[in-house]
Amino acid sequence: MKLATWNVNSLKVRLPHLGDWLAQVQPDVVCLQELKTEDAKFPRAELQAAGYQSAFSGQKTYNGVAILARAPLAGVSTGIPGFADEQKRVIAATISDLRVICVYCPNGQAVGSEKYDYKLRWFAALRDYLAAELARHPKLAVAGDFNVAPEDRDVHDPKAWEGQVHVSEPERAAWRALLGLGLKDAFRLFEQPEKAYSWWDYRMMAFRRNAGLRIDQILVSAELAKRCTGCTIDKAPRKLERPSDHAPVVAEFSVD
DNA sequence: ATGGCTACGATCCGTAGA
Repeated sequence: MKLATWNVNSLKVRLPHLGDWLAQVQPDVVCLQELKTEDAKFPRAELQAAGYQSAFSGQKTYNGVAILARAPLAGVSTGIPGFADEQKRVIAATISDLRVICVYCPNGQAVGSEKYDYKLRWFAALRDYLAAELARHPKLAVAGDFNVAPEDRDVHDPKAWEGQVHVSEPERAAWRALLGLGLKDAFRLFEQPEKAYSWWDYRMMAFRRNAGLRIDQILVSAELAKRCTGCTIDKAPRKLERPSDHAPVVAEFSVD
């Protein structure tokens, strides 16, 4: 079973890339972020033709999340219960006995800004939500764009980034609090190449210089971690014409 | 040197991303 996450940075623009990638990689479940699309314009029929059911929560211009799956999606819920938010950043669904939560965590803009405070409050609400979901669903995955590079090895130039948004200590503590619930970072369950990143700035030829951050992750419950057989970042779509600035992350699981 | 792309929705620039 293959589960993937990809911040597509506009589903409308990236739909051709997504279609090709689904056909090539054949993931069973895909979490998408930054759809930047209203629900009325979600390409449900095109994805169905590609073999995927979809659950989505979108809005115009900003944010927007979706879960695609080859098998039926049940128990769909959107947002974080009890956390009032206009921004469409969370969607959850159950596929067979697997609970999948797709997240587009806030960017935070700059340390000390209003958006940074919102990011930290949002992470605290996410933690409480995940604690409740974990109690109900032993096989749980949280996949998405966390907008946090958890350790210095997830940052191309830790000195230049020191104290900045995405790596600041309060953000990293908020991210680690999710691991404190018993979740594991699937990528770090395995030997990985040095300098492995999932996002590269469009500017300054950052991708060519591999000047990136690893901010897209798949967190798995203990039950799921036992069954995880690999986790990789697929840089191929980032090399295409007009790419998303994020690469997909793919985790594989043995099914029983 | 604080820019540099890209997407969007509004117009031909401002906001946001990370």
